Amino acid sequence: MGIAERKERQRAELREQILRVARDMVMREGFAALSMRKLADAVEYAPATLYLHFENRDAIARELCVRGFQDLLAAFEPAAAVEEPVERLYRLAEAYVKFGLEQPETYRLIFMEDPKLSTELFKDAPDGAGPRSFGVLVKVFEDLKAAGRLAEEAEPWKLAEVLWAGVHGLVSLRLTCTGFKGSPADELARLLVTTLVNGLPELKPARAAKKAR
Amino acid sequence: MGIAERKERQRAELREQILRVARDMVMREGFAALSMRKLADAVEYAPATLYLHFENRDAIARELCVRGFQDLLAAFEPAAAVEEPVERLYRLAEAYVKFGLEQPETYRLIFMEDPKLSTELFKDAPDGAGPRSFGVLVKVFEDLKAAGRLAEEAEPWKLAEVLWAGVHGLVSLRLTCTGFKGSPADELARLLVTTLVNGLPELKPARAAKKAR
DNA sequence: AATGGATTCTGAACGCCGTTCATTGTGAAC
DNA sequence: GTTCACAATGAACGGCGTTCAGAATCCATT
Repeated sequence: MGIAERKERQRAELREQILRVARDMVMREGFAALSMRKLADAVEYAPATLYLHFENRDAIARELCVRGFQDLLAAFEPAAAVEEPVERLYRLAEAYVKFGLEQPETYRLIFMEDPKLSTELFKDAPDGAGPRSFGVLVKVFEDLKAAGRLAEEAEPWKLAEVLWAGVHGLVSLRLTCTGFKGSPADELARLLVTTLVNGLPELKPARAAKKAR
Repeated sequence: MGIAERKERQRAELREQILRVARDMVMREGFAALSMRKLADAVEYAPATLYLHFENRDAIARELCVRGFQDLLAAFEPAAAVEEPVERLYRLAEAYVKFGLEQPETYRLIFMEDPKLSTELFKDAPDGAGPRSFGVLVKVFEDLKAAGRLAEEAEPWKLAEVLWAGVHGLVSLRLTCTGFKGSPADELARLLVTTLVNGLPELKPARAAKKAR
């Protein structure tokens, strides 16, 4: 029964092609410029055909969100593999900022558009891409704590939240307040990590870690 | 020649009414839900009439941006008046987060929508609302430095950028990633300031400042 | 090979949107 | 009373997301 399989394959292929073209459009002109009509034109189908593969425009955006997030996760991998926790922090922050600045429209789509587009990244499922990547950040601080380099009261989860907010702030401000001419983002990211790390109450070789950069 | 004045007054009044209604719409349903037609309906004029007072929809948004920013600036005032720099930092961060969470749609409009809407807040003019409010943050670190509580190498401007990115990150992540259930934002804001402050290399009574909260 | 039925696709339409412009109405100035 | 400036409008243009009845295509059955 190879026919049914072929049909299924073709169906999946078209779906994939739609997503590819949509991704290109978003990355080139932003999510707002993604229109079902232009998208249909680009894949050479009638607009109505798109609705056989996606519930609506938001469904396409959600899919792009998920994939964009996977890209972010992939960009994290080398940094996440670093052994030394402090160095890992610097590398993670650097990777995050780099991703955001190099793929601004993807970043906007994931973290700055309608909440509806990114909810499923963080909703419930503890094994979703969102929680997993956030877990990478939490783990850094847990490792620090396990190594006895953090105070007893230190809460890895909260510290991870603060770090995430910091790098997200750096990226998103740069994407929106383009008129504001600030220092280079990667430089600020290092400063953020430095102050954060040196500020952790019981981090013993704080000064050394900073000087290492 | 009171007639010309009356006409001018009425003209300004209508303009103001349009902005009032537009502001309500944005605050209630977000910027995306602000349509020229609904706005015209609400003020009981034809859509075309709006264009006698504003170049286009973006012009209205820009005006709302400026006013929203002034509100933010006003929300800063009590905190900015605090003498002690560290305490001032905590208060400023607290005020910023509070504003963002209480007026989410206004905050989105200013800091998370199209860069075109907020450029004029930060463009060129060093006496604009943007640079002035950022200056409040810079001043905190300058005061710290002047009091000899910061290292020679410390750069107030960059530290202010990091702090701003931090609080902006806290607010904007909460507005967009609603699925992610994190710790209370005000708590994280305090943690951010604490780590930032305690991490400043030569801040003498660092531990004391932290315990003061 | 012909027929029937399921699936894929589309054209046309609906109701929105921002924006423009020729036209109308109104009130002040002469 | 007439003229003139200007506020205000209705109607239109092109674009948008989305829906749906019908056309076209393809496969399995006879």
